[in-house]
Amino acid sequence: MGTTQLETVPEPKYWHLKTVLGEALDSDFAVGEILPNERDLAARFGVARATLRQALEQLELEGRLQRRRGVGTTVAPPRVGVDVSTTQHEWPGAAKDAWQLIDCAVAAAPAPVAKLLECATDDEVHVVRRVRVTHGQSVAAELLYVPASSVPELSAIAGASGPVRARAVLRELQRLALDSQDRAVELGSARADDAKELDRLPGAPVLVVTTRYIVEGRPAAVSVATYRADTCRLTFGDSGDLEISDHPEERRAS
Amino acid sequence: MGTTQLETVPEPKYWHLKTVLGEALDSDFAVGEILPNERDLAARFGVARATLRQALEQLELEGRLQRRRGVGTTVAPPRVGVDVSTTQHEWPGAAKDAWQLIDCAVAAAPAPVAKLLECATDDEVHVVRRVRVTHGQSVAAELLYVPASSVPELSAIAGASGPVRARAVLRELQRLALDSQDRAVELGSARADDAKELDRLPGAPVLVVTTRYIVEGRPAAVSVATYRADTCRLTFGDSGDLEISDHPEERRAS
DNA sequence: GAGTGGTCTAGACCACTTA
DNA sequence: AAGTGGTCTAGACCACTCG
Repeated sequence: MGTTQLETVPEPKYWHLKTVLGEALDSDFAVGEILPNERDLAARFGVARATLRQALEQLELEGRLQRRRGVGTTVAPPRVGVDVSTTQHEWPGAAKDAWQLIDCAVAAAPAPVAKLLECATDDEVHVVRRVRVTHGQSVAAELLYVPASSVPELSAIAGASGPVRARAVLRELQRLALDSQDRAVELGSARADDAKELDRLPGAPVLVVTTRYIVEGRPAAVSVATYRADTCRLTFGDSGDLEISDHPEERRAS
Repeated sequence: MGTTQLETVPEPKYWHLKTVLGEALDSDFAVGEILPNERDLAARFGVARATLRQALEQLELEGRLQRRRGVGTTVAPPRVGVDVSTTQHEWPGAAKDAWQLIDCAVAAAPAPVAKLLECATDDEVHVVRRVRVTHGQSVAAELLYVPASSVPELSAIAGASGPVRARAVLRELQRLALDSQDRAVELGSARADDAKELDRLPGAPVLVVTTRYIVEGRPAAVSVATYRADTCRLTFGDSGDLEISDHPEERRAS
């Protein structure tokens, strides 16, 4: 009695639906094309709307579909490759990175961030907000936490606000000698504010990239960047030629 | 008429529920503890079971809960950090990596893989299946695609099967001089076979790590590894000290 | 105002685990 | 056999976009 009684069980409807729809997307639809609405699709497949939606959710999670309230469901373009490699040790804001400064606030470090910074929960940190734009769309929202102690010279211009202040913080950071960084990627769901920046609903799936910048053996800053999981593929260019143009838009099942 | 009419709209019930439950997890529950069942919880919060489930799904996505059919819902341990850094250019199977060989087959390259390998769709490739085990649990399932042309010497032992054959393929690979690799991470959903290896249901969210191994300027192998997104945090140790013990198990809202 | 996707309900039955 | 989470239904109403 092998444990592999493969497929004795009936496949769930939504799973089968997802497969069928996925194949239809490959063969019968072009990128950007609008699908029939959910009520019609459900009727056509003879299932309840909730079941149909379960299949659509999966396909959206996989980056095959894009749904917008009040508009409709469209065939998504292939995921865009976003380079997140640490091109040599580099501070944020250096060189030509595609980040756009939003603003800067001062607050107590949130518990998980404080732990990464190896400082107390109520230590003051500068919080710089940035948004990453690629191919005309916002792909990531970032919060960069910089302990006040990392940029001691900054207090002089404490009066400035918004992007001006954010710029000042980054400028101070770049004066420090960066030892190294460590980094982690995990799945998360967008907080309300991030969701707004990314033009998604709260709870949308995101890839959270946490980066710790080390100076003189101690963490000097922590960045928490949330990338849209539906539209992004994070690339780590260990080799020279990354961002290969594998654009499978003309994928055809034939 | 600013576009930022923040929070005029009522928060969705499931979102509010998720927040409340999340706080309760922080303050009133220990890791591994069993929650009340879904019907009770729904009744207690005065919502339909489907709504309660929407909140639980989010929390499970964020790695805070673990649900098992027939058993119940438990508080999940903090995500385990899994090192996926390319510790210098290294072939799979080299040194002490935590992968476990399952088997090996020969098949035509699937379309997306063929594209990455820059070969034809019907070229024959060896497909090595491996599973990565950490802390006693399976965290990742991998398919390693090796074109027959990359390991020409292998045909001699074509007779072997299963793990033996898999081992032979890896051994041949390690004889090649690895130039570099490029890598991408994206969100996906587990295929049925991967799901079985990972002890999850099909469609479970996974982090897909695609690695391309370059030899003499051309791709010699492609690895597609799917990591459980609920339990894993992928770490890239650019610095010496990775896998920092930031075990936030005693996270308390206080 | 018409049409879309997003939320929510109150049920039902199924597959699985455990005792 | 009892209890759990997983699937599915057939409705309803809401928030949003657009002509």
